[in-house]
Amino acid sequence: MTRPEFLGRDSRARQGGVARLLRDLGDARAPGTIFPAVLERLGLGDAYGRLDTPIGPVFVAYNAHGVSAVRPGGSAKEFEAAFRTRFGRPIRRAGGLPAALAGRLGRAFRGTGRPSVHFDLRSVSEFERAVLRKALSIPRGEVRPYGWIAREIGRPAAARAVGTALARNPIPLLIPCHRVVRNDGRVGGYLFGPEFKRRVLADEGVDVEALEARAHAGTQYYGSDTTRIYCFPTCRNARRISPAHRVSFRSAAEARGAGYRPCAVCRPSLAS
DNA sequence: GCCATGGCTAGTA
DNA sequence: CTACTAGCCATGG
Repeated sequence: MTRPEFLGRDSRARQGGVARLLRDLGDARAPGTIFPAVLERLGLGDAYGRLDTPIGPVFVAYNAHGVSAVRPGGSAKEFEAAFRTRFGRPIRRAGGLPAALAGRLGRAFRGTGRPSVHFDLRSVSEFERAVLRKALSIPRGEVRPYGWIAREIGRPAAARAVGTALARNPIPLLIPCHRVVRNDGRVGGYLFGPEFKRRVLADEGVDVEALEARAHAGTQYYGSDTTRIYCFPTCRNARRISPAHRVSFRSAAEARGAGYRPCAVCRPSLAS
C-alpha cells in the first residue's frame, strides 16, 4: 500500500503529531463512517469559507492537510452538496477563513509572491497527482498542451487521460488546470465551460486571441534565429524574442529539421 | 484553410 | 468487462 502524498513545501513537517496518528489509523482501515467523525471531533475535519477573488467569489474547503476543494460561484448549499458527493465526508462552514490561510489564498489567487498554499490530495490517484503536480508547474500567464503533461510524467500516450484527470481536479484555479490546452493551440474543455477557462486565462495575462490566431495559422512553436532554440509561444523565453528574429514552426519535427533545439525551460519536446 | 468521422489511447467509475 | 472522457492524429470532403 502506498503512503498518501501531499503537495506543499513543508508537507513532511505536517505529517507529525495528531494528523500522523489519524492517518495511520486510516492506513489501518478504520471504518470510513467513524474516521470522519473522529476528525470532526478533533477539529481536523473539513471546513469551508467564502473568498472574494479577481475572478469572483469562490468557496474554499480546507483541513489539517491543506486546501481540499475549491469551487467558484454558486451557493453555500451547492458547495456543501458537491463536497459530500465527491468526498463522502461531512463539511462545516467556518465562521471565517483563518487569517493566515486567507492571506495565503489571497496571494495565490492574485498570483503574487511565492506559492505557499498546501493541498490535501489524499483522495486522488497516483496518476492524477502526477498530472496535477505537473499542472502546478505551469507559470501564471503561460499554457502547455495536454500532451506535454503526458510526456513529462512519463506517459506519452496518455494525453486523453490527462484531460480526464484534469476534469476531476478537486482544487481548480489554485491547481491551474485551466493552463492546459490542446496541442494545436485551441483552448479545449474545462470543468466550468470553455468560456470560463478563457476568462481565467485572460485574467492571468494570457492573450487568448493570440493563442487562437496561432492555432488558426497552425503555429505550434516559436524559435529564435539568433539562439536557434524553439519554445512554446507563451514560454517566458519565447516572449522575449523580438519579432524580427522570431520564426514560426508547425511541429517539433520542423523545428528540429531547421536545426533548432528545444528550450530547456518550457521543454517543448523530450525525445526525437 | 474548415468541418466531420473514425481509430486509437489510457485511466476511472 | 463496459462505458464513459477537458485528447490526438490521419483522412476525406
